[in-house]
Amino acid sequence: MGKDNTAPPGVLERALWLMSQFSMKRPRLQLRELAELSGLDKATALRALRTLVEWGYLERNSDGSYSPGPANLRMASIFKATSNFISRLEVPIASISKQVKQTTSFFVRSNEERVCLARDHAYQDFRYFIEVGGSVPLSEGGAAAQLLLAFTGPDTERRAKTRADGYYISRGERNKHFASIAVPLFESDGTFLGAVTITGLGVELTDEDLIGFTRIVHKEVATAGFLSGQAS
Amino acid sequence: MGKDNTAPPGVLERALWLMSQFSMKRPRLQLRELAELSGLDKATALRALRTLVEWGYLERNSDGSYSPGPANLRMASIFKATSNFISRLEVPIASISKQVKQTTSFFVRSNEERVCLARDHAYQDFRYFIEVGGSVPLSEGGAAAQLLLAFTGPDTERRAKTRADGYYISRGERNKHFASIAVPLFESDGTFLGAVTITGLGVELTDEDLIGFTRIVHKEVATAGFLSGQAS
DNA sequence: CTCCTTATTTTATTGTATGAAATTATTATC
DNA sequence: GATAATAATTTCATACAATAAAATAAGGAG
Repeated sequence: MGKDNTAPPGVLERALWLMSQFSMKRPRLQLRELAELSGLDKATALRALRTLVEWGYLERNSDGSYSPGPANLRMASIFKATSNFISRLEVPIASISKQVKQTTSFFVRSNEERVCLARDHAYQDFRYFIEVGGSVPLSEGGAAAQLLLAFTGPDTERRAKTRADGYYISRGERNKHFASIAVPLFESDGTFLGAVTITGLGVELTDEDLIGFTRIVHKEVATAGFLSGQAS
Repeated sequence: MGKDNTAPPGVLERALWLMSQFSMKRPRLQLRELAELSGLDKATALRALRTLVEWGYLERNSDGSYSPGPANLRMASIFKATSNFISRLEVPIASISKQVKQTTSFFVRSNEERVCLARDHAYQDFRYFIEVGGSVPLSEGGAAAQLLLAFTGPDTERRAKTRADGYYISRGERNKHFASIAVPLFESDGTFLGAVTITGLGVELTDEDLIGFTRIVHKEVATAGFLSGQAS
């Protein structure tokens, strides 16, 4: 579970690598930490950080530490406005969540994290879930992470099975009390997009319940022109 | 007016320069356009775009064009969670907006754009305004843009006056029917942060009304430990 | 004031970024 | 279906920007 300390070559990749060191849990990092985490030389990191700050992708805090800057908001805003799937998925996600009476989300992989692009909390209002835009390292597991890895990670026997099943069920993997099922979502041409995940209280949901939900997912995403289930 | 076609040196800056070509109005750009807009060689742009896509900051659309990617959402989400001013400003902004019965916003400069970091629509619900995260080129003017330029741009006589006044009023500058006043916001140590802007219908608001609002702004932002008004 | 940590600058050296040209893919036109 | 036209991608010798080690400066703690 150790961080991969091998920095990529080239300034650009190194700068993005530096950005990837920030997370909800570590939103503020100082030069020393960034250099350590990334495995980059202090001077090298400093130069990249400076330009990132200059362009607003990071900002320098009064205590000298760095954290994400407002330029990300600008880009995220454009992303939300253009991303074909965010808009196309909103209706199906809401509809699924209403029918299964559980929280439904959509995750994509962004490097070593899963990012939540859409979510409908159904009638429940757990403050437990991460919000749209929130991200969690894939290494922390959970149904969505396993499914994303099955389709985008190096192949293993288990992952082949997940792809063949067309779903992945997790119980208490990330949180003791919850159970989730993750189903792959494909563009109509078969390209893999991400994971649709339904999450609820473990005690209320049997595996059969969860597997039953997949039919609803298939049906609803189809209305927006997506495919889900087994890889073609 | 005309785009500054001069690309900066260095891969990182050039990549960020490419990112800055995207906007709400031009959310999808193809290689050719990006190369033209940025003044970069096609091959050079292509290399940068590839790594940006690889890291999720851009994505490639089915038609081959590029647009902002999900990684921006991840970073924006961390930004929102840590940005000291977003959380500290929420209460004052809401309170101002309630008292003046007009839409109140907070903008920062991010390169050649102004980005909206907070906004309260008061009781009105104009769909007219850009939303939080939305951005507009500074060149398009408006009270917020003029104020941001007065504090962060090259000095002119007019901008010196704006700084001395501690506000900038615009009427119909960006939209015929609206009038706005922008007031600078400073950290308690005097560092400039951005522009607090109050906007309403021009016919309903005299300059005296707008200037009167500044007292309310001063008072409210002070409760959160900020300064506003003339530069110290 | 002194010691320790972290940030920044400097510089000779290394290595990656560059862009013009050639190639391939894609799309439009006849 | 062939041809032209536009856009995307690859190649490669050269130039220029990135590198990292060391030295210096700045900031805190005791």
